[in-house]
Amino acid sequence: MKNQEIAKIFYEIANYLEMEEVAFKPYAYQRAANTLGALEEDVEDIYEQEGLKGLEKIPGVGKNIALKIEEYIKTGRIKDYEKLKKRTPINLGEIIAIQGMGPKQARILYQKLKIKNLRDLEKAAKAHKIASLFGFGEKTEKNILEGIAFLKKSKGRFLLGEIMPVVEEILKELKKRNEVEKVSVAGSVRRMKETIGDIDILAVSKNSSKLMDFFVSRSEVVKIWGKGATKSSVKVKGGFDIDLRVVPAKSYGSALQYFTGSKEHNIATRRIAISKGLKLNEYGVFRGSKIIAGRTEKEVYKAIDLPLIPPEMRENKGEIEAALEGNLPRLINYNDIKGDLHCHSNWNGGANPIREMAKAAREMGYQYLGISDHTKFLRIEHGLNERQLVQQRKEIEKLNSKLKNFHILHGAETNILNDGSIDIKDQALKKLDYAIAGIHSSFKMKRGQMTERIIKAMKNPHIDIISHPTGRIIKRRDEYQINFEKILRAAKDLGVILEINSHPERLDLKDEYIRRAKEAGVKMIINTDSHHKNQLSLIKFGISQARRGWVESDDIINTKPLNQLLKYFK
DNA sequence: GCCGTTTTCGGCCCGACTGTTTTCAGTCG
Repeated sequence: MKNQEIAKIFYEIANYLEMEEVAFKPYAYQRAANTLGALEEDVEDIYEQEGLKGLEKIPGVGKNIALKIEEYIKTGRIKDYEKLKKRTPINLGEIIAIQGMGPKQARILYQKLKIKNLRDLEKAAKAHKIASLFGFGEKTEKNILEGIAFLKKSKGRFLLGEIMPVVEEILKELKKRNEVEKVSVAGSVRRMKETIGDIDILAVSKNSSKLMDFFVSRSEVVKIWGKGATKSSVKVKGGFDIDLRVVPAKSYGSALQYFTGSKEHNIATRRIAISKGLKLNEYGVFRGSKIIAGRTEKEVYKAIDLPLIPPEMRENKGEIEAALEGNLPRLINYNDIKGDLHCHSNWNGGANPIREMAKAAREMGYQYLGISDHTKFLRIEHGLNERQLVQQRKEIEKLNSKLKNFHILHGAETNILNDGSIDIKDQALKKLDYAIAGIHSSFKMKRGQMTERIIKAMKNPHIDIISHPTGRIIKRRDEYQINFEKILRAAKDLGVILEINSHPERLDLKDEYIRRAKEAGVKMIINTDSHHKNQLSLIKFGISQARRGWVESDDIINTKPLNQLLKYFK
């Protein structure tokens, strides 16, 4: 599917155009990129079936952009985009990835200091050449250096959410092939880590050379790092590497265990094997030279007297000890969620009417859906005021009167203002089925002040849930400064639920905090923060994060049926 | 460059915040 590739180019075109101060076109390209990125159908299919006319039916795509999509499908490139890059030969995406840097500043830096990329930028900032530029200053220079340091931390890693569609696609293709007997993803993808370095795939095959031929000749492959009978390695268009390993069936389980990792977990399991006079490696569990296990992972763990440990827990952070003591948690399952309570409709920033969101939720097998649109402080998202909330309630009641075995709940994602108050009056909050509160402004408060701000919001007698409690955006924005222990105590005392936001860029709470929340006896909820009905499926990333935080079904309130769920709300 | 319609061209989201100015440009959400 080329949708994402084209969307990415359109975003970049928008940035270059913005840099050249072209009016309105950047907005048009951004809009086209947005819809393309969220499109269910493959643009290539649309083009094949209906040609340019079909492409023009996509919202935000007109004659010109349709032509560019056609050009990319036919030639794999877009000439206008290349012209833009040639005119200002800088790595714009890299520079504006720094928080606070935009296309306009990037252009000035190029014109005045010939800065083309992060390396140039870092050098110039360190030599204090930036602070003296007109429009720049000391703080900007400091921000640049901090931003670069932050980017370096997450460099070369990709979001699980960007990687997963690629993994699912390639697994599907491989499973279809006759020469493939078994195939699975391994590595950090299988452990569902929030960011991923590269993709490891493991297969059993009767004809590995045929399989490897296919693997390296797929259309997404841009570079072949290596190709052999048991291992091939390629780089694909998304910019990440995929390794495919072929192992014998008798070693499939041990290879899967070995390549899933983590390295720390493997060191611990091998140590246990040694203590039992055994040897564990990717080929199996051995007593002397005799193989005693290897075909399945379960068999491998059993051979060293351990139960099968879920991949999401394999970090050597206590799971081995828990397994030895028979205390492994029974992790929440991927089909335990009964409804999503953080969803936006087209009453504000969302894409779909409530009716369509509910339909999509129902098709997922949910029993309920909560609509929680932004409230008035967030003008940019057309946040709702008290009066609009009343109107929205009427619509929801009307829809509910027609629904059987499904219920739409009326909530709101209110804003925690700087002083900890809520941007919606208590009178209006009281009428909602539940109320979420979240921070959407002034992220850079001091630790103590920020903690108090959130705790004050939790004390509001109508607030039930705190959304994305730490505010981080993975690879882009650090979490805000809070005393998490204090927040946990307040949540426990006040009966406030903390959200595990499933959006791949947020995954907030993160795994470590989830575990601490569970230990503190704080209840959580897994939501998607969907702004489009397609995003409801992102719930799997929230669940995997919860599993990485050792969470059981009982810790999560939206695993409960409706009547029990409601008991958690004030 | 797209859209919608007043069907041929005007409008396109806009306020808060920051850091830099000395009244505002750029960025963010």
